[in-house]
Amino acid sequence: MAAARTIAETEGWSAVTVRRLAAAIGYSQPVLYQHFPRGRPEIIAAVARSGFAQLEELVAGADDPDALAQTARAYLTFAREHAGLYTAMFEMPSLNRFASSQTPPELRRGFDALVAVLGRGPGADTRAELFWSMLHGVAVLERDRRLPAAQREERIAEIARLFS
Amino acid sequence: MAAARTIAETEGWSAVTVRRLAAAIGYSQPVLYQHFPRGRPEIIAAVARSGFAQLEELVAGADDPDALAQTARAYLTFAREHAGLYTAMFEMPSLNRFASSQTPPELRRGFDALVAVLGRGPGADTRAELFWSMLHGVAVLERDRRLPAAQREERIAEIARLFS
DNA sequence: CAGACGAATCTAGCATTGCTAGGCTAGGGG
DNA sequence: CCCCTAGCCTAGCAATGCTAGATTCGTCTG
Repeated sequence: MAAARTIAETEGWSAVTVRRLAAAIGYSQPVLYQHFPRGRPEIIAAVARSGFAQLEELVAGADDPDALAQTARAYLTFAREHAGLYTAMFEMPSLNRFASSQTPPELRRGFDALVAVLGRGPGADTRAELFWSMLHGVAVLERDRRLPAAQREERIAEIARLFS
Repeated sequence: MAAARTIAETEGWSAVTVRRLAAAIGYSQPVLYQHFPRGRPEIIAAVARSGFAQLEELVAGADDPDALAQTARAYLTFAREHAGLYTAMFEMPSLNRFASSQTPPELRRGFDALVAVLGRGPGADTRAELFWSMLHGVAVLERDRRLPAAQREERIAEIARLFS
């Protein structure tokens, strides 16, 4: 998993081949299939889950006066500095299933942390979902240079204003 | 391009192989490489561009009293009903480059249409960017069942409220 | 202590992928 | 009548994900 993360971060997921991984860890390919019987997709899914766990810690760690801006900044920085990992979490055909009984707990806890930041009250869940959607949208559009990098802080401030 | 769209919409982009496309149009593979010298990625990029053009029309066509909700609903419906196309536009390693001198005009015009919906004034560009980011985030999180489908209309109303 | 067993690993190969080199055929110009 | 170009195809290459079968080695049994 560490090897997959490293290669994906530097050369993209298309460079994460089973042969490459096997060479990186000093074993032959079949060994990978004993630890991950479903093959490459399962490896990617495992990396994605570790990413959700890491992101959850990050989001949960923001309890400031202006928690909204703090959280938004942390989220976007995470997505930018771990672009390959973030891709695996949100944009790879993955084995991770959501809204199902088999949804791994890592995937739920991150959202719960967001709800906590936004506070309770009526419609709090919808607002938390939209806050998350906003952050995700900004993260990927910034990555693809569809949003100008210069106004990053301005965007964060506006997001906090919208949701405050 | 039509064949690629059809196959992608029904079986996903991984089923869109060059051999499959060649068979679908009744020609051999090399013919495809004469029309799209860069191969499969160029075909996907072309499909994506046509998607941007289609999305632009849709967004530009909303001039109601509550244009915000109207636009949001149109955008999300488009993303849902053309999931394969939307994937090509936003989540495929593509040849389309943004924020560059070679950015195809289709990619810019859609954003301009969004700006028009949100109105002018100071900070209008940032607000339009965030509106777009919000819609994109909701679109992909809904697709992955990370957001409950039942509250779709509730979400749209809340988005319109946030940006009004 | 000999032999059997099971876990761990490897070599070698399959089918499929994107892509390309080279050859074939038809139709118009010298 | 010959040649050239445009258009197309057959055949093949390297790389991919994955797997069947063989090999090695330590441990447990009789």
